[in-house]
Amino acid sequence: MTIRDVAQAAEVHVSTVSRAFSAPHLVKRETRERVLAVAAELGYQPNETARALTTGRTRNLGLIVSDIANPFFPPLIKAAQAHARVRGYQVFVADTDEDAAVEEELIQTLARQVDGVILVSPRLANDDIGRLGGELPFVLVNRSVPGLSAVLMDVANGAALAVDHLAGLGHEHLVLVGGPRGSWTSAQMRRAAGKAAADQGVRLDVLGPNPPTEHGGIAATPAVLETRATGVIAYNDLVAIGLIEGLDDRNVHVPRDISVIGVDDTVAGRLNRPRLTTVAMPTAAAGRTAVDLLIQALETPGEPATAQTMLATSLVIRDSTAAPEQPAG
Amino acid sequence: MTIRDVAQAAEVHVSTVSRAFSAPHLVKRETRERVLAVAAELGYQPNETARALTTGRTRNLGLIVSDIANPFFPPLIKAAQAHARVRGYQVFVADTDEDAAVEEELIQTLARQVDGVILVSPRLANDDIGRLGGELPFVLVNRSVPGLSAVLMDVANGAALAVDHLAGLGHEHLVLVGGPRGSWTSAQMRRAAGKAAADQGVRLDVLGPNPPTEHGGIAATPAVLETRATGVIAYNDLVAIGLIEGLDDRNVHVPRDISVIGVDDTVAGRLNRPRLTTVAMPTAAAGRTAVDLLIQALETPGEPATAQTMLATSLVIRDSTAAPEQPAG
DNA sequence: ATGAAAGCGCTAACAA
DNA sequence: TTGTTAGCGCTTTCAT
Repeated sequence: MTIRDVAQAAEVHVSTVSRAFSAPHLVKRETRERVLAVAAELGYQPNETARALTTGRTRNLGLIVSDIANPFFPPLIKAAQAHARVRGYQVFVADTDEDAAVEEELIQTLARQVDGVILVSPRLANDDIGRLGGELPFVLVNRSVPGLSAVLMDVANGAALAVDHLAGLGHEHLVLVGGPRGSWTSAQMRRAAGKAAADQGVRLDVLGPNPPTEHGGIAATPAVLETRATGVIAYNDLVAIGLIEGLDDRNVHVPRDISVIGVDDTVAGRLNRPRLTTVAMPTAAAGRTAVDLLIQALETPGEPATAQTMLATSLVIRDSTAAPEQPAG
Repeated sequence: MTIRDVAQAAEVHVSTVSRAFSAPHLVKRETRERVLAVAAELGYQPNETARALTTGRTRNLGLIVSDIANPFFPPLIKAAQAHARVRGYQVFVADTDEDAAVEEELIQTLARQVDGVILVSPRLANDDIGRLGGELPFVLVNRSVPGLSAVLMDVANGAALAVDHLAGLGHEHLVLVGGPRGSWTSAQMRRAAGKAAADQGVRLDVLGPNPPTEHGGIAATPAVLETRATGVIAYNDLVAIGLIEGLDDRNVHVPRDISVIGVDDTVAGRLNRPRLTTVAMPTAAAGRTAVDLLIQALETPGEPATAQTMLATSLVIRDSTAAPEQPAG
């Protein structure tokens, strides 16, 4: 079923059929209706590949994440896919396994099949991103690079809320368990938590870098205990959960002995016992916004307009935080 | 950078450049090396779209899952992507939101951009799958349709192991909390658990259908309690976790009062407290096998060979199962 | 408002 | 072993 079959059956030229689909206003109403009817009857579907070859546009978007298995990403992916679909685009998801080299390779590979790429929580350095951003339209999520569009989540405020919550509970010595090297989110948290701690007059130690996984949390346990802090802010829910597990193995009880706060508000944190106090991230909104920004960039000819959007976060208080135990005596 | 630029720079005809890339053995070694060197120098990358248009093959595979956020899928997706990539294919993932209609629509949409589709745990009826399977190569995972290739996980044996484990612990009355309508896995579990229970001489009640989510488990709690069974086999880990939560809310303790077994061996089950006893599914292997089957079908001309592969499962015993409490007496 | 014709970048017979 | 040629299915000037 090609455009030619339809043209023949509808007794018009192929270009008229083409227009009926891609520039309907250029064809007389009755002609268009006849063409569309014939096409439907024949079960004709435009060949996207041929279309892409002539137009140079695939109507596909790439979405690169560091780890699909990290529960932070699925809601973002789902939202992006659903949103893009109604706007006539397909989203292709790829996983870098937390590896900056794989990330670059995937961008190069995807570049040939998509019109633009959404890079979520990249591990690549700013310079590399900037260089690649010159080759095709990019939208970043959780990363700010001059000249590129980005959707940011206000994790700085989230970290400040976490510090305030802990300080309000009476904790005087906190520790921040940072995330992976190259993480913008981790850097933001560190800066904001530092300032909030100073404002509150509490001490804040900083640990890291750590892998953003449960195992990273388990591995960080001894270092956390060494600080003798009574309140912990972890890079994300997974790290927080691993930490709670590591503490539990050493008979340190959360929240009785130590309070722990995660970031992301994933299912994992809800399932965990104790239920995790965490900074909720607007992941679905971020996915939709990134798609909007990218499509807008693609469909607006002129300048590659760069836009930064900051999305609000909030603190979800559950069972992993409590007032510090009164020192015996 | 097109094939023509390379041809000109290397002083050969475009077809020679084309061959140097897609049929290297057809071009003399030194010519090929010169062409490749020139291409590398110029930064030439073959245009996949143009290639797809002439060959009729995209080297893209579609992977359709019902819910990316269900932790059962990510390991399968990751394995499939990684495996396909080394074999020269890209995998595009789409999410149906547990909706059979969306599933069909996605298959139709993807059909135009991929060479074949892997359908994981489909919700569509066998007839519909069979019909769509006529239009492009399919590989099913967790579903058996005559005439189509499939990767199956031996959940029947898994369910039997679960029944045996519970019966061995001394439970005499079990209940199976089934999954969604249209789930092959659920049907297999029901059949196998029924047989195993009969063999063991224990009673087995069956509940369902239920959504395959934590909420489905919570909602099933009253019905489970009504059966007065002391051992539960849930459709998957999420349902098991929801059920444990629902029981906890009613002050029914797991495993003291009721034992619960999940299926899938997801992170969620490991994180849950009590840690979940569960049937481990070979998800990564299933992803790789499905990719292999599909690529084999694509690259073997002749008949659409249909192959069924059955992958083994095992029981992981953790903390959500125990001997039933002795009736006070 | 429609038709004619060129061409997107590449592959694949067929020739030489 | 390499060159020639004819498209793949569609869009898009340019005419009419």
